[in-house]
Amino acid sequence: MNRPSTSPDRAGPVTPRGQRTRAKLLKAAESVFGEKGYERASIADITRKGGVALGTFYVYFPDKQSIFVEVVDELGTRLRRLIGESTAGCANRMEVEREGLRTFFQFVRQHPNLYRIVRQAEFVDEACYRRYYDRFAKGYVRGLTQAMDDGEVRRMDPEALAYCLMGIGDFLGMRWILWEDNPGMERVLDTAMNLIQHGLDSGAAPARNSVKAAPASKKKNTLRPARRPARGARS
Amino acid sequence: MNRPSTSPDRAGPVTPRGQRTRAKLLKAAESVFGEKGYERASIADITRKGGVALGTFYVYFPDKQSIFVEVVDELGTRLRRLIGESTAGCANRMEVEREGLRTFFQFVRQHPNLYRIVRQAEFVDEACYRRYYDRFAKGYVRGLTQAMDDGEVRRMDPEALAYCLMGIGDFLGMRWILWEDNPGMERVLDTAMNLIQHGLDSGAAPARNSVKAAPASKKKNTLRPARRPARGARS
Amino acid sequence: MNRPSTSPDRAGPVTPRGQRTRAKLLKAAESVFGEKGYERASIADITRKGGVALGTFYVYFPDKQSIFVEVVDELGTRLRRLIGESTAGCANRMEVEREGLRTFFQFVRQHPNLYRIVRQAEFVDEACYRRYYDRFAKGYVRGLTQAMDDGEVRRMDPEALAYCLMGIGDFLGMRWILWEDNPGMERVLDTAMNLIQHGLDSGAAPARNSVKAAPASKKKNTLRPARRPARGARS
Amino acid sequence: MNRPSTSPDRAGPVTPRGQRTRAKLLKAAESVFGEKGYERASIADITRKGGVALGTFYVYFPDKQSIFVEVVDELGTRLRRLIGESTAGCANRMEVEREGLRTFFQFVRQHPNLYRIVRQAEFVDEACYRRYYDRFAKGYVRGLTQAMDDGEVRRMDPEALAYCLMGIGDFLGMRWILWEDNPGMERVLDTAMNLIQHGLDSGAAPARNSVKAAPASKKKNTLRPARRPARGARS
DNA sequence: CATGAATGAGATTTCATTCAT
DNA sequence: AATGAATGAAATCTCATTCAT
Repeated sequence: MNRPSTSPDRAGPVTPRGQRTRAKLLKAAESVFGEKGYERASIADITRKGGVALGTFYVYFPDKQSIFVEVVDELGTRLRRLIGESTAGCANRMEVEREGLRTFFQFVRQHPNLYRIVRQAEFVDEACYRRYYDRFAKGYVRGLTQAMDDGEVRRMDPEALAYCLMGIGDFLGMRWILWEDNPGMERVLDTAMNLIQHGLDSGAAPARNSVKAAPASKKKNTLRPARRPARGARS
Repeated sequence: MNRPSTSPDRAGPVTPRGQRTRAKLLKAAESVFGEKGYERASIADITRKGGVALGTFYVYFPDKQSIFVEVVDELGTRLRRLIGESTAGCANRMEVEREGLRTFFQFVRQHPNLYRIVRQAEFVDEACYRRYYDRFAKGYVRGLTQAMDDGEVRRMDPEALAYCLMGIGDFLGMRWILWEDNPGMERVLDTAMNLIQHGLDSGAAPARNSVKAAPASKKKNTLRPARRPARGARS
Repeated sequence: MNRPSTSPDRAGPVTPRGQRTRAKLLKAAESVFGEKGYERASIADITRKGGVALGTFYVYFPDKQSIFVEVVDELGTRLRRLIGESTAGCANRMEVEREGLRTFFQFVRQHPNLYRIVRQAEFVDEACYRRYYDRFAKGYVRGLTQAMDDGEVRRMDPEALAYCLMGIGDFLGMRWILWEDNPGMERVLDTAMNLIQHGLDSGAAPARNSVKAAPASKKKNTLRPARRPARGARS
Repeated sequence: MNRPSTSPDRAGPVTPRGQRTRAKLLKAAESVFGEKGYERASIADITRKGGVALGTFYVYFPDKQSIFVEVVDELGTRLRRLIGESTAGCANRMEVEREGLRTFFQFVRQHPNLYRIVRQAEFVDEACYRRYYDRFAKGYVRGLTQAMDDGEVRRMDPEALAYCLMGIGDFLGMRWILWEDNPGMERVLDTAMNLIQHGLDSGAAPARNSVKAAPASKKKNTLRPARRPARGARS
């Protein structure tokens, strides 16, 4: 049912005009897939919204699945980059978590299509679907492992933890942004962070750079952001 | 796009023969929807698998959406009942959490279609989709509120907590049962419980195992504290 | 490009109504394929001419190729049967040849689609195409071998001879029936028989039952017609 | 359905570069038409194989049909020329026949596309299709008439004979070269010549190798060509 | 000459649903 | 209750051809 999901049409368009058309299609596809779902979205919907002729679609993508996969991959990349940037300056893991969640929620608010698109991926191209989460998980694992090494987070299976944290973010975003976007979100985020903080915190050593104005633990504080800015990034 | 999702045709067949046919269709539908997804599943697929003629379908269901909604509702009901039963005898909230997760994972293992079906609901009948999680959440809220009242769990927004816990279960089940079912699951469950326990535990009073403030029931009660090295974690 | 050409939809229609519809489609297909050629003929053309809805086609045939193959096979069978019948009573091989040619020409005159259909088969389903000629060849080989055994025809490779004779018939039919159907056909047939007769005739023994009132060669003469009435049949 | 098939754009490219491009397209077209058939072959296939851009096609040919017709005409011309050359030195009609067949078979072996292309012509441009055979027939008629005049071949309708002989060649080539190219071909050719020889031979006079009943002059070969080089030519 | 993007008509195929039996 | 034939709207995909550069 699922093709191996290769990138479509090696070597995209050559002329700038072609580049533009392709981009128009991708943008249109994102919104159409989000609104109608993969199956109910037709190529005609996409080209109509993109303002090009039906046949033009096939100049750039071999089929509906291809453009969908590309949309998903691109969404994931964008989101991961965003979270990476927003957490780059965080002083400790808990801040990374909170900031990451916050950025994620904001992204969802701006892209309500995200959920509908990603969830459809499960049925369109399983590999693409897994890839989406796997890449996030990799970022988490990296960051969490580091935090464990630093003694900031208790030793646990980092990948399991990653999926727990993704699950939390995912479900909260669904319930409080998609279903009922309201200002109460802040309280929900607090609850989540309360859970996460207690759930992760090693409680042993005062985390350097901790919220409680831990004495600037030299290097880590100053070096890490520079050396490993994407430490908390989920990409 | 989605119909209001009223309970369909609640008259139901009268004769036992009719009952049987209807059940055959529901069972077939569950597996077909799980395997091919809602859109790609055809009524013909369902009747074929059910061993009845195409036209027979419309004797029992007014349309494709109806049977799907019924399948989802029924799956949810079954799962909730199962979890309810399996956690009925638990001594405290943490045990409920662990037992609930375990039961859920087992159910997923036995019904790999669960995810694919429930996730499709988002696109077929949004109300049905929310209902599925809402009902779970209600149960959680009830239990968590009780546990907070008992001082067993820190005070937090119980609904937010509910969605966090569902998210954790959902993502772990997806990753370690759907994607890669293996014996390592036990370790994952431990990690999750580690997170949850520290995340929820009030750390204050020894949890009593019954609403009725039952006296510390030996092992369970007495053991946990010992196993809680981070008991003094910053709150 | 070519599928193995299996018969479509095992177990055709059950009801007589279905039988009729299927037959209507086959008949329509024969004429449409003949008129427009396989590629230019559309399913819609066929159903339109058959007087049924477009979708009905797919109740009986999985695709265009299937119905085409069935048309070809059926045409071949009909023609072979006809030739078999018309040559059943022939007194000797030469008569069989002449009678066979005559019947073939007449068939072509009544089914000008034959050529266009069979020739298309080469591109639609090679196996079906070969099968068409192979079956004819088998009949020829049987008859010619017998005639050689009888001493009526010189010893030669019977299959090669079969294809020579088919080629002669095919090309004459094309040139003098398809391209320019005229009464001069009789003269052409004479020329062909002149060639064939001299080309085959053993010249040695007077063929039994020969045109020249050869003396009744006992058994063969009397028995064969009775025992093997389809001796000259090409099926 | 078919256009009158006029020779297309007989201006032709002027620059040598253009000449080359045009030739590349024709060559590519021959193989593409042969492999995929006219309808399934796309202009893009042709330009791709030819190594030029899609638009370039329309610089040299007004449409798909034109290039196809040109391919067919060119194939016919090449083949006729080849046969003409190979039979130029033949001592008598039978030798011409044998040599012609042999050359034809060899050509088919080297151009397995020939059949597929020529047969498609029937559906693309009927005139072109007939022209292909008519031109061959003309050559035959000339040669056969001469042979009849010479008393070498019995008096028969020469055009009918021509089509018989073409049919023989066509079917043998199809069966023993296209379908199953094997060394047994020689035996098949013998059978065919056996048939043809007896079928044509006047049986009266020993065929003299020259029109003028010249006494068996060994090298007649060398003379005749000069005088009537196209005698055996089918063009 | 050459290019490659753009077009849109048209073909095949699927399938939920209806209906007569 | 059950059947299975019939329907036709809709979707995907192809491709000859045009056109601006």
